[in-house]
Amino acid sequence: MGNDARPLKKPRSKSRKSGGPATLDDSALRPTASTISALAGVAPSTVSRALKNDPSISVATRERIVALADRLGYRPNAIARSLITRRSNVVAFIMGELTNPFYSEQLDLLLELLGEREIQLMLFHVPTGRDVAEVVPMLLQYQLDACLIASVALSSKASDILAQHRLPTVMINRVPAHRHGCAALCDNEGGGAEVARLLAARGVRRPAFVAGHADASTSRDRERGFLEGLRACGLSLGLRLDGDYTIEGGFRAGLAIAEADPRPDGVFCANDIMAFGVLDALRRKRVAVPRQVQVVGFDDIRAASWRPYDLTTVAQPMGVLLERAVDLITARIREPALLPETVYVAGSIKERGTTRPG
Amino acid sequence: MGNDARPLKKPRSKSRKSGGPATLDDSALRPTASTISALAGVAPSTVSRALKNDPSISVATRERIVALADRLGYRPNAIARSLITRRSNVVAFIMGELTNPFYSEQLDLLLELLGEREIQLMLFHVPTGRDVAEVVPMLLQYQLDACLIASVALSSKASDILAQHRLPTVMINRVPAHRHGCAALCDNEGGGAEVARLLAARGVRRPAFVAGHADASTSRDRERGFLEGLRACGLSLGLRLDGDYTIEGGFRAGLAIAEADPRPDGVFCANDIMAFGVLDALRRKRVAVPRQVQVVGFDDIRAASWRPYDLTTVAQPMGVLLERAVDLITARIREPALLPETVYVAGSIKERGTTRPG
DNA sequence: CTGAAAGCGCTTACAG
DNA sequence: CTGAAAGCGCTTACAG
Repeated sequence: MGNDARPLKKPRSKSRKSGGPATLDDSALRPTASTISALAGVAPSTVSRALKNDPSISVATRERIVALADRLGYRPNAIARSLITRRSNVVAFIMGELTNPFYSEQLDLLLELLGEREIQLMLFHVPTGRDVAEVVPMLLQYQLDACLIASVALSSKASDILAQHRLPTVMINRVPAHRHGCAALCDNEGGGAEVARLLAARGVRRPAFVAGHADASTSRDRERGFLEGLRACGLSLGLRLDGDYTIEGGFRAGLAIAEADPRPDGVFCANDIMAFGVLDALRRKRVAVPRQVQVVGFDDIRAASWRPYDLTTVAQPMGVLLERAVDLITARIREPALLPETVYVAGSIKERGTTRPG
Repeated sequence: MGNDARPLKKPRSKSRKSGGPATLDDSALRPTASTISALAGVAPSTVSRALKNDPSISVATRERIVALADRLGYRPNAIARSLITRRSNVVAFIMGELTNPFYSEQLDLLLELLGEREIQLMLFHVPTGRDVAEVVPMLLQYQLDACLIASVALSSKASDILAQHRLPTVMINRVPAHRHGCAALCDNEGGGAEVARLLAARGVRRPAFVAGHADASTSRDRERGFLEGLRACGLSLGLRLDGDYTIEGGFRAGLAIAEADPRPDGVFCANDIMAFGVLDALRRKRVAVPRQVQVVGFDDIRAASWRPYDLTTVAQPMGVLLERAVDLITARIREPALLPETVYVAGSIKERGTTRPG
C-alpha cells in the first residue's frame, strides 16, 4: 500500500529560526502563527494577541498582522488552542436512532442555533438498548466543553462519570440526570392536561390513551397530565394501550380501539407517530375520524400536517426549548459552578382535522 | 458572574518532577500519561508505547502499565495526540437541512458504520442557498481527517480549498466535486430506467415525470434514465412537471396531473416526498390509484411503506452505499495520494400498492 | 527494551 | 506595547 509515513516525517528540520526568513511559499499548506510572526517580524505571542483583539496590542501592529493573516488565510489551529485553553468550542451531542422524525427536526434546529454561536457538534450514537456510559470514555478523550443528550435515557453510571469529569450536561426532553445535570423540557404534563380539556370540549365521553415506552418519562408525564385533566373535566379513562412509540404499535392499538366495546370516542397518543398508526387502523376498520373517534397526538412533526393524517396534536416549541438548552450549556461552560437547573416550556394545541368537527 | 479563570490557573506548579512522587489522589480529575508514568516508575514514552501495543515493549512492563491505566481510567488525550500525529479520527459531515427524512435515515446508518470503526463525526450545517465554502474555514481549524458531504452541492471554490488542504473528500449521492474528490452514488440513471420498464410492464401508455430541483444531479440522472428507459420500451414522456423535491411541490404537480387532458396514466417522481404530494392531490381529485394513475417514487424512505401511501419506489441500498463511502474515505486517510474514485451501487424496485394491480 | 529530548501549534503569566 | 519562556499532553526519531 505504499508509504504512509505522513506524520512527523522530518520533525527536526521545520524550525523557522534555523531556516532563514520565511517566504510566502511556506503558506502552500497551512500557515501557522510562526509563519505570520516571521513574516511580520514579531513574536508568535504578539500574533496570538493581535488576532484575539487583545487591547494591549498597538493598532498599527494589529492591523499589519490581521492583514497578513487574511492574505495567507491563517486561522489558529483549534486543536493546539484547546490543548492550552481547555476549551474546544465543541459540544457532544448524544442521541439514539433518528427513527422518529421529531429528532431530526430537533437536530436541524439545534445545528442552526449552535452555528450562530460558532459552537460545533460532535455526534455520539447510542443504539437502543445500549447504555450512554458506553460512549462516554470516547467522548472524554476529546476535551469537549459540554454534553447535550437527546432521545436517550442517562444511566446513573454515565451521569456519575460525566459529573466526575465536570462536564456540563443538559438533557433535552428528558428528566434531568439524577443529582447532577440540567434539563430543558416541554411541559409534557401540562400538554396532556390541555388535550383532556380539548377532547372534553369536543364532546368526548370515553377517552383512551396510547402510551409510549414504559421507561420514557415523556410518555409517563403526558399520561399523568391527561388523567388529571380528564378528572378535572369529570371524565375518566376508558381504555389504556401500549404503542411502544412506533407506528406499528399505534396500528395495533388502533385495531384494539376499533374493536373495543364500548368503543372509545377519543384517543390521546403520547406521540404523533403512534397516532398515525391509530388513524391507519381506524381507517382500515372503517371507523370515521373524527365523527366516531377523535384522535390527538403529541410533537407536531412535519408529517402531522400531511393530508392523509391532518392530525390534531400538541406542538412542542422546539426553537424555544433548544435555545433554553443552549443557554443552560453556555452558562455552565463559562461558569462551571452553577447549580443544575430544569427549564420547562409550554406546548400548544394545534387543532386539525382529527378533532375538529366538519 | 464570578470567577471564570479556569484555564492555566497555576501553569507552572503542575510538574510532576518537582512535586515528589505522584499519588492516586492525583487522578481525581483526569490522569495523564505522566500520572501513569510516575506511578509505574517508567518514562512517559514507555507509557505511550505500552498502550499502543508497540512490540518493542516487554510483556511485563506493558501489563503493569495497562493495569494501572485501567485502574485509573486513563485514556490518552485525543487533542494532544492529534496535534502530533496529524490525525484526529474525526471526520466532518457536511449536510443541509434534514427536511427529507431520507437524510436522517442516512445519518443514522452512517453513525452506526463509523461507530464500529471508532471514527467520530463533527457536524456542519449548510442552510439551503448557502455555499459550503462558508463552513470550510471553521472545519479546517479542527484538523479533521476527511470530509463527507451529503445533500449539499459542492461549489468549485469549496472544492478547491479542500483539495488545497489535502482533505480527502467524499460526496454521498452527489456527483463528485470537479477535478478532485470521490463520490458514492446510487445508480440513479439505472433506477430511472427500471421504473420506465416497470410502468411499461404495468400497461402505462402516457407516462409523466415530476422533477426535483433543477440543479440536483440526482433528479437529472433519474430523469435521463427514465426517458431512455421509456424510449427503449417504445414510450415517450407525456408530461413533465417541477416538484421542487417537496411534498407541496408534489401536491401542485399532482393537481396538474389530475386535470391534464389527456391525463397521464403513470407518474415517476424523482423522490418519495413528492410522490406523497402527488398521491394526496390525486386522492383529493378522486383519481383512483393505481387504476387510473400509477405512481412511483425514489428513495424508499420509511414513510413510503405507511398505509396511506403504500408507495412503489426505488430503494437505495443505503447500507452498501455508505459502506463504500466510508471505505473510500478511510483508504484516503491512510494513503492520501490515491486517485479520486466514483462508486455506483444499484437501486432496486420495491413494488407496493401504487402500481400493483389488485 | 527503555529513556531523554524535541516538538506539534498555540496561549499566558512574567518581565521589561 | 512586546518578547522570551514555559507548558498543554502527547508521540516519535534517536541513542543506548
